[in-house]
Amino acid sequence: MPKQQFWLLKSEPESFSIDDLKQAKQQTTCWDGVRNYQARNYMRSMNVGDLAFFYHSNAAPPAIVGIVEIVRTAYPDHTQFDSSHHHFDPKSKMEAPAWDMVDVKFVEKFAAPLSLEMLRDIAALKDMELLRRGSRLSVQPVTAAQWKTIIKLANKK
DNA sequence: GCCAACGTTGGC
DNA sequence: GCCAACGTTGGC
Repeated sequence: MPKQQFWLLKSEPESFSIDDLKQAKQQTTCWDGVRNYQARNYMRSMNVGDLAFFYHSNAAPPAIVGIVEIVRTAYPDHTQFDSSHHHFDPKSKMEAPAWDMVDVKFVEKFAAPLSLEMLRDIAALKDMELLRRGSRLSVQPVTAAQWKTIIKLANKK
């Protein structure tokens, strides 16, 4: 059994929210559309059983809204080969897919979202990637300590 | 809607 | 390999 790791996944709720995931078939979805190499590499290092925060970006307010579990490790993102798809990548070849996705399953929606503004006030989270100025990475690692801190905040509310 | 931060592209 | 131009992300 590989050691459990923690992550954070961003999604714009207008395109896919945690409620969409909760209502999805088997409460599971493929996390497609990642088109950034660093984010892709993080996905490739995910293991089944890893947990991730679900973050709503471009939302009011931007916030961590719940938890998902990785239920399938990285495999080719089919949307890269679909010319009608918004995330089509004409340079990616079938025999060497450039982009991967993982499958995630709904675990929990927090009773109250943990807003970005509120998280910025927590000293223990000051080094979090999410809070870095100009941070745009849509798939990020979260340390065990940061994970624990945020879970405590979620349960306190 | 603005704009800072960042990644990518392409000319040289 | 440099770097300006451009496109995108995402908070505000």
